[in-house]
This record gives sequence, C-alpha cells and structure tokens, in this order.
Amino acid sequence: MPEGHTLHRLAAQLEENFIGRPWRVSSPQGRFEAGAKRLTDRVPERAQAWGKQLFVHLGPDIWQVHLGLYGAFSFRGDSSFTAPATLGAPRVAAEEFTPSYAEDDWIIPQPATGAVRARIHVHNGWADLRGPARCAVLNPMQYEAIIARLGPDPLQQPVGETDTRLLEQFRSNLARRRISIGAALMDQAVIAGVGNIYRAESLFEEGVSPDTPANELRGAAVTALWERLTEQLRTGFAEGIIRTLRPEAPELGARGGDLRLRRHWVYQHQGTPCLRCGATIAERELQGRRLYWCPGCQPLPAATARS
DNA sequence: CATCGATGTTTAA
DNA sequence: TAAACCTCGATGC
Repeated sequence: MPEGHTLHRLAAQLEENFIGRPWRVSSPQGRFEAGAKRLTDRVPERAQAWGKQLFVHLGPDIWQVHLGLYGAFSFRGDSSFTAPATLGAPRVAAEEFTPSYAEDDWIIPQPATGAVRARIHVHNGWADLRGPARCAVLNPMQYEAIIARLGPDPLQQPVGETDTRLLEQFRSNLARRRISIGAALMDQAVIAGVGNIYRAESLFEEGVSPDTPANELRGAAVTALWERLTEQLRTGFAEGIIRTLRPEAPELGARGGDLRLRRHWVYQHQGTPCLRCGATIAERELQGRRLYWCPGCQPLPAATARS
C-alpha cells in the first residue's frame, strides 16, 4: 500500500538488508540497464524516504524509486536475510525455496519472473522491483530539485515528538493555497506522504469537510489535522497496513466484534451508514481520484457553505 | 481471453 | 481536464 508509511518501511528494510554491503544491481526486464550498470558492485550508504519518494545514496549518485500506484519490492533470501515477502502494492506471497550458493558464497537468486525493473542482490538475499513509476539514477542537482518540491513529511518527526518547524511549514503551505483541504492533502508540495486513504480517513477523524478552503482552516484545526496524520502514518509504519478503524473504538460499542476486518471509516464505504452518525457515506471524483467523506460528521463550515 | 481498476504522478491540451 | 505510464489480480464472458 504505497502511501508514505510504506516508503519509510522500505527505507528501513533496505537499511537492514543492503546498506553498507557490496551489492549487485541488474535489470532483468532491461529498462534500467544503464542505471543498474552504474550502481552495481558498489556499497550503498544510506536509504532515505521522504513522502512517497525513496532514495538510496551512493556517494554523489542517488538511486530514486517512486512506486506509483502499483510498484512493489519483493524480497527473498536465506534465514539470515529477514524481510517481508513484499513491500508496496499487493503481490502474491512467494513460495518456499531452498537456498544454494555460488563459489563466492553469494546466494544464487532464482530466475526473475515477470517484469523486474531492478534486482538488487547481496550475499544472503535479493530484492526485485516491479512496476515503479520512477526508477532512475540522479545527480546531486537533480536530487535537490526533487527535494525542493516536497512539503514536510510527518514521518520525519522523531516518534513521540512534534517538530513545530514542520507543522508551521504545513500551516503556511495551506495558507498560501486557494484550493480545498481535500485537494491540498494530495499535493506533495503541501504535505508529503499522504495518499487517497489517509486523506479520506484523516479528514473524517477530524470532522473536517474536504471542501473547506485550505486557507480558511482555523489554526487549531490545522494543528489537529497534522497531529492526526502523524498518528495515522506512524501506526501504518508500525503495522505495515493502513488501519484507521479499530474494533475497540468507543463509537462502535458492541458492533466492534463484527467489524474486525474493516480497516477504514469512510474509504471505499460509500453508500453505507457512517459508523459514527448513521448518515450515508458519500463519494465523488476530485481531480481524477475518488474522494470519500461523511456528510454528517464532516459538514461544510456555515461561513463557507454554499446555498 | 478481454477488460477493469488500484494506495500515484507527470505531461499535454 | 484528460491522457499516458507502470503491472497484475480480480472479474466477467
């Protein structure tokens, strides 16, 4: 589920399995051959996530990966290579296999199946990247240009802390935009890492209408929205899935048990009663993406309501 | 076997 | 605002 939390998990996973070790990079599919050739047989120094962007630093070269809608990494290795089967868009779980080793003691990877853009390989395992929207080698200037276009990422804050500098950047980014908060949360220059699910679920939990003009949100509401997104993204990072609805939520009472498998308050629940107020959850298209909200819990503020 | 849709972004019109 | 792009599982005939 590649919203920001997935990319931070990915960066942590790459740090664990790949950083500080020589790696081999290839492009079985062929569409990243030049980049793979440049990166292979070197030692990656740092993996970094910022919003939905992933960067791996190797001296002045930076490997940039953006998963887009359906990009994913899959991991395989021996028992010393601890990694989930996949990170990113949903993929089928890998089957068991018995590791074997080459003369140099490197694990022998299985043949790539399907469209593997990039394969990264260390002595005890490997990862395959499929379907990314971007997979490129950047120079420092190109990297800086991309970073400059990204807003603050709530996951840049140390766990348990609020970085007021980042919060104030979010606040001023909203104040300068004449678009709705629903549109603003999807703009990676306003806040980095939020996607369609976190947009819907954070606005619902804060009781904010997606149609509220971004520059009319009150100060306290901006702070609360930032804190809410921080909490939701941190939970997603810790658990590896986006779950904003919990069976033990007080609003659910005895219904919680029946709702164990439901993860979201409003995302993809249009046409059904809101679990908080009973109003029918609404859905429409906004800037080419589906927008979900509860008209009962998220009314337009009276001052800006249209007649 | 064909079509659709998805957690996203960029480019063109 | 629309189309293009990247991939694959689910759905439908």
